[in-house]
Amino acid sequence: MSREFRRAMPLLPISMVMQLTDLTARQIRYYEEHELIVPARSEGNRRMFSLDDIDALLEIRELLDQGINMAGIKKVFAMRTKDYVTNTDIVRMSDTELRAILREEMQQAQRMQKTSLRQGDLSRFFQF
DNA sequence: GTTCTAACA
DNA sequence: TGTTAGTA
Repeated sequence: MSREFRRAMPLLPISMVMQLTDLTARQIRYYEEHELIVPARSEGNRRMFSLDDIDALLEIRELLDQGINMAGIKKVFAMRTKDYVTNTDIVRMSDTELRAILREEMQQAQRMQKTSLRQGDLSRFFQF
């Protein structure tokens, strides 16, 4: 059984997750509503969390402690997904394709910074 | 006893 | 986000 498989295995009830992450049940359910996590469900409709879920929740709390709101956290998670896709396909792309994508990424990064300055969402994150 | 959904003096 | 009500 692989390491990744075990990390994705749904094992923990919400009570354990609350202690591990120091988040309230309300918060944990709220983040699920916003699809920041997608815990499995038992037969009785109980949420079953994996270690990957715990990991995501700990990062959410980290961002929360830095004063970043839901909108900001969503953006960070979205960027992470985008980067993952790009890094996975990057080895099979031609140089011209790569250059085009990098140009787009840079432009979007600039738009993100301008947006942050206006909304204050990710200012701390980029400022560091 | 624990967790779920929905709703709000 | 907290909290409470009525369930499963």
